Amino acid sequence: MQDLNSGRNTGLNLQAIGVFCEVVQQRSFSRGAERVGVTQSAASQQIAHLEQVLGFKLIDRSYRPLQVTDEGELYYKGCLQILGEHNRVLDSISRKRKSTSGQVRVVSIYSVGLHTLNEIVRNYMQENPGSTVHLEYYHPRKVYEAIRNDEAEVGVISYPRSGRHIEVLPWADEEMVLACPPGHPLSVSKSIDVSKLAGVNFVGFDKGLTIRKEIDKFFRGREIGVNILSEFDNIETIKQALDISDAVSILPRSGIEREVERGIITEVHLDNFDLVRPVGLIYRSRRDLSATAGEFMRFLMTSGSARGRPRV
Amino acid sequence: MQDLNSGRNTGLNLQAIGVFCEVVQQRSFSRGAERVGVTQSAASQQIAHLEQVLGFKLIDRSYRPLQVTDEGELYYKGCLQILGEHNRVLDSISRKRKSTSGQVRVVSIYSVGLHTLNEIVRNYMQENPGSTVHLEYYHPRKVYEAIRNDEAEVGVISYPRSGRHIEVLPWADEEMVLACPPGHPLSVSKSIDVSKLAGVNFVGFDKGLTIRKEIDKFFRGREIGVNILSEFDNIETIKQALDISDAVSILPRSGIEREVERGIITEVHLDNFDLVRPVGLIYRSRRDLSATAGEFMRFLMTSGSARGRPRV
DNA sequence: AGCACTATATTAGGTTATCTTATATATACT
DNA sequence: AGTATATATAAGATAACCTAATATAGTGCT
Repeated sequence: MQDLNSGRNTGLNLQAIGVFCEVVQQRSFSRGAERVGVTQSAASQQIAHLEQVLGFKLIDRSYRPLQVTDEGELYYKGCLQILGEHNRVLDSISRKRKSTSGQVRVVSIYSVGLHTLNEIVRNYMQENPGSTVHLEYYHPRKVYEAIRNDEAEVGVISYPRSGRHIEVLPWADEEMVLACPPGHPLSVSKSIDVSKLAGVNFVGFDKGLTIRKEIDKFFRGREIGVNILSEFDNIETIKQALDISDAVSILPRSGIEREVERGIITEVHLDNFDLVRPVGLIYRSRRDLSATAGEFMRFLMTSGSARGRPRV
Repeated sequence: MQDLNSGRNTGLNLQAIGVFCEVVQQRSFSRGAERVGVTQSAASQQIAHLEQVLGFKLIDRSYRPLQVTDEGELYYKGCLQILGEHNRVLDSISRKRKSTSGQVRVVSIYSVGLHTLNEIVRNYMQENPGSTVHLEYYHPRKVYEAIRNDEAEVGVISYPRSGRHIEVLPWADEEMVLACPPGHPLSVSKSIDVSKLAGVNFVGFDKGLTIRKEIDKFFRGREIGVNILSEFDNIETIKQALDISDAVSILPRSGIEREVERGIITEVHLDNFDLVRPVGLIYRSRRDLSATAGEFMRFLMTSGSARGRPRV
């Protein structure tokens, strides 16, 4: 069965090339070998093999000290280039790894991010001056994509789904409340029963979003019908739409905190409404997270407890 | 005895790097492996080994088609450079070998070269239009040096000595004749006996040259004393000195042909003088002569027969 | 979710490469 | 020539590496 293994790797390896270069520099097999940390014998064999593969003599051994042939000289110069290039590449890679090791790239959906994440990031960066956090806000689909494509280490998303390459860490369940423009009939009391929403003008999330599906399902279960005026894919726009169309919406409580404080939106608690919006962190499975990324995720988990209902 | 062999070559070899590049290009282990002519298994192992040695993942196998990591991408680019450089070097070497393969560099001592070699070289180049012959004239010591240092393939030298790195091919034995300026007393007859030289004014070769030693030895043996006026290391100068100092010399016959024709020097045969000047070709032992160099040497050997007494 | 299809990893067995040590040979120096 | 040093070669052991066969993992489809 000699045939089957005949294509054996008889190739040039970088160590052999390194030995050759060292031998050329030292003008000596023994010294060159020693410097590279092999025996003289090994060096002799390596270079002999090199010559055999290349098809020409590199070194004329019939001189002391040895004499490098013309071909050997040319090859030597080329090998220096090659080894240098290789080191340069390894260097640039390790430098890149080092430089990015203090970074976390975080992508979040609009609705979570805008309200809380900025602050958390600020706190984190104050506590860890060596680390930097990049934070960007995307459409949910884009968030998954960014994680899958390694454009970010951590994703923050509602109704997180684990997938083939994506792991989920539940973060918080956000309370959902009724958001009304000031002066809206429903905003007179601090809390009302969900059933009161029947027939009301409503601004909702886009049909494609899970949060919308969940709310729809809830309404269907209670046989409550609302009059959906318009649909948007992010909270910011919905909040503005409330004012304009004199409609209400169901939004995560933390998402309207600032507007409530300023009196732009009135928050009404919904009795018998047990829907929450689960928010989770997603990250690529099997990816060796940088130290900073791991730390930031731990930080997020503890900070998360402060808002909504902690999950883990 | 695991320790002793622990420094085993576990280095990167160019084939593995080639496999990696091909796999990256094809975005597939199987296709990449096939293109390089190994099994998919081998490619898988090669790249795994590469990653282990380098210390970072090159390829994310949890995607179909596979995804090259950031590090892998960088490394890939570097490897392309490296492989390209290596090919370029091999290319330039083989081109150089090819371009010089049609060349012979010949070095000769003055005394032989000036008279005959130029013509031989001209003939050779006419017969072999593809080949070029570089011809240079040096001091004997320099001729050996040039051959030893690979600055020339063929050396033409009198009294050739083989040495550690030098092989000899006897070429011709040159007849030695008495050279007189026209009108010199000894030039009246076509030939005279050597003994007639006793006490004559003589221009000789430098003491360091073998030809001088040989002539001295001959004279000592016959108890002939000549009056040496001056010494030179080459025939041309001796020829001029004859005229100036009205002295005679013993020179290779072929070295004064032209001057005899022109009547500048008179040639007298020496009876009972059996000294010849052996001329040989020298070349580096163990050096794989180019085809042209070999051919030219064969050409020289046959041309050599035309002059003096052929030796081989 | 499960199934079929394909791609990659792993295992096992056998061959080759390549290391080491010990020894022989070649080169240089005096 | 003789000695000292440098390189090649030999022999033996082991790691490396390949192939073939098999297991496992990923994708896309119903």
